[in-house]
Amino acid sequence: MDSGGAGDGVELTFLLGLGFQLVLAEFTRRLAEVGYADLRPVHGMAFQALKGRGATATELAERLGVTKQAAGQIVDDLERRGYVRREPHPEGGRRKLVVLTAAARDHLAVAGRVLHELEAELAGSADIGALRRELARVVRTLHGEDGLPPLRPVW
Amino acid sequence: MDSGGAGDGVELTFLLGLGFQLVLAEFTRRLAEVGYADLRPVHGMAFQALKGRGATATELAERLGVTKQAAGQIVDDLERRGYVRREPHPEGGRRKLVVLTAAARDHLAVAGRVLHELEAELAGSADIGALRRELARVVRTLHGEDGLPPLRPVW
DNA sequence: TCGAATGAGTCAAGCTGCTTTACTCACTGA
DNA sequence: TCAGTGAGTAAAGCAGCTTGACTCATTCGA
Repeated sequence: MDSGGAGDGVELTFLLGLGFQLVLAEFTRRLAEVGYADLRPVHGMAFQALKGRGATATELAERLGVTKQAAGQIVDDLERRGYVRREPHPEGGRRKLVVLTAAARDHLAVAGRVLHELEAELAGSADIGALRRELARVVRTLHGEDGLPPLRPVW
Repeated sequence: MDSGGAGDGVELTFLLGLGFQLVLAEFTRRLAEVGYADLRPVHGMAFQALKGRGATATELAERLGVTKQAAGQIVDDLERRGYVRREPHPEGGRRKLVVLTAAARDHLAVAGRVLHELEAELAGSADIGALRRELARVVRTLHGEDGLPPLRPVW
């Protein structure tokens, strides 16, 4: 045993965590290099959740898997920095529609490009199709068929 | 496109995070069920780092990827709850050797069993060998050949 | 032999990102 | 008309780290 390289004899859970951590760290590093050092992964997740028609802070909270207060704080932060705007909600009430600004859409485009470049590079040394397929099976086994749960920013 | 189930059309990074989060959550849930609701993943990592001859708090800090103060706080906590002891270091100095108690060794045994049961169950619906192999390749590509970095408990 | 440097440990304060609690306010509907 | 509902928000609390500053045993060099 211990015949090969990194990963042999290591717990699967540990390997999953390391894979995620290293890919995310490399992604974050590259984004910082092109000027997005001020945005954490959760901000990108928020952009994903808001793209299209936008959402209320409470809807955002559900999609991110946090409390509405936490979502409100994230929106405060992003609004202060010009990535989102709060608009009156078309359906009225106390609701406000949080929508992306052009700055956020730029970030989404750049992040998508960086992500796919990184994946293409990894495809040089790993079978990304197989990795993706087996990960999807694991996720489906543990969470069922109905959509995907929020990816929480903590253990 | 979008031909199958969960995971198609989802970013690889997201899928990695989700896989890790779901496997870790299920592992933690099962451990809590058998009486270890008081131990977080980082405690299991500390036990792994300390098993064998033990280590100083500073060595533990390096292996966990945190400051020595944080490691000291973790050791305080685990000592208070009877999972580790501080012994005088055989090589003297101000050093103290942190060693596991029987309670921690019991936990390591149970956690190992639970982890392998979980992996065996997942093997019913996913090719764990392939998953492990491709993850190891990704890790090696991003971190190189020399060992494995610490798995940090935060994004 | 003395004294500065080294390195482990620890105390205290600070910070971040979340939660909990508690409220305000716009609308709804019996 | 007025209690109920649901979105938003204000404030405090908390966990788990970090940073900064210190003590003290040991070492090593002038």
